Amino acid sequence: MNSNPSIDSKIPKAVVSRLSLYLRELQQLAREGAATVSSKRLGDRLGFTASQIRKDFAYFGQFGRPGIGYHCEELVTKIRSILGTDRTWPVVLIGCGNLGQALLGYRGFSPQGFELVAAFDVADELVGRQVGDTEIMHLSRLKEVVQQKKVRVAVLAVPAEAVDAAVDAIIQAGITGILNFAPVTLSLPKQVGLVEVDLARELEQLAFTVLQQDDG
Amino acid sequence: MNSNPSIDSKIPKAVVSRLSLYLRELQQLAREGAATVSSKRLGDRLGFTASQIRKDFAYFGQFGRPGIGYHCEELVTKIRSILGTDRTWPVVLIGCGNLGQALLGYRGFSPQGFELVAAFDVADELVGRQVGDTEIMHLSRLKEVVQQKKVRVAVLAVPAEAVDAAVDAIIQAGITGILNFAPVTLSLPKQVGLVEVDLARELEQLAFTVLQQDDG
DNA sequence: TAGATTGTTAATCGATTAACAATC
DNA sequence: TAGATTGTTAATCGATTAACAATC
Repeated sequence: MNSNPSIDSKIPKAVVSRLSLYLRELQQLAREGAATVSSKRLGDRLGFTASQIRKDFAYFGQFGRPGIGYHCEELVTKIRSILGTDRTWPVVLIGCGNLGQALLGYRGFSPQGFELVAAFDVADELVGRQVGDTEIMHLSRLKEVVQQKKVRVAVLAVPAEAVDAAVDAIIQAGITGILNFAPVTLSLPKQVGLVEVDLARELEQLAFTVLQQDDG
Repeated sequence: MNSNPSIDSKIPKAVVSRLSLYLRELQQLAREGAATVSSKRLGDRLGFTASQIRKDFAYFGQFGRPGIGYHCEELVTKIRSILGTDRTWPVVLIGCGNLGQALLGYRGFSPQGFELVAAFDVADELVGRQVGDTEIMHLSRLKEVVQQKKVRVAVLAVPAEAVDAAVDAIIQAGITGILNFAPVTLSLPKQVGLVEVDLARELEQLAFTVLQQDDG
């Protein structure tokens, strides 16, 4: 139906979330020297059915060859282009408390092409301080920096009570995507994308799982 | 059907994951002075339907009163008891590199009752070092510490190539739940619970979302 | 050619939403 | 009592799996 082989209009969220997993495993397979892989083998390694993998890939076009399978490198390139990780993303950090400073020290962002270009806070005792090779700036300078460095993505790591002010500044600055670590329900204009990471919530899930293990 | 008001045998994973959200919002409502809340109001605040909320709560018994709604404090207590966050969980950290040290510095675990009691690594240059108020120990001492402090939960923050050795040690030590930050597919004996946090994956999801915003 | 494996349609499964009698 | 809201069953929706003709 869609003659243009690029992105199909409506990809289920569940599919996109599996794409990252496929990418990781295909890169691993390529490193192991595999030129191609079947949906069966990829599925076995990830714990998915072969059907699901073929269905997911079919959203993006026809990549496999019957009798052969999928070419690993080709698929890696394709998935990276779909996800947008084939380019560099300048990122700003909002909130330099405990978690924020932890994230500043964490260098796991760069491999995916995300580069922390500036960090912001409102606390007098933090503004001006140097953390790693980033200087903490006052939040009032956000818009200026975002425009100058063409930043589209913000990592939000402020405490719950600072969320509203931070979100206002983020929207004013023209940011279009937020990775939110703050444990609150954000309401955003629909043109701003949102991905949530809630460590407290993950820990709660784990506690529940362990209780089930031990007495369930 | 289940006369025992405790946990029903099979709760869908999706329901458990929403429980954390309900908990957070109910605590907020309680702070705002609300004695009770209806499924409609709670749903509006979280972006869920009233039906879904009533269905979810029904897994755990009958809590609401027709015409009145749910008692906030009572439900908070109940959810915390279901999730297991009404007690203290001693936790060990495995892997004290970039991310591990970031997590050591992060004090957001304790509010949920999780207490980091020890940290482990295998690198000579890390073992013996003090980070915050935790001393890094060699991984070979894991079992001893786990047994002595009755630890059931481990946070795994090692690089991909160190995962196998770490998982072996974790299982040997008798740990029953892992919060995994390592970007690999773990295969664990089924008596060990697993919750995954993959920051690279979250960033990929965000990149995709932003691309869709801007050109979709 | 025979065997393997795709892309896709149909069947199944599970989760969400709507509806409504019961009840505070 | 009348209005609000629950708990639960039935209807709907979406996502996963199975099946199979097409094709390398």
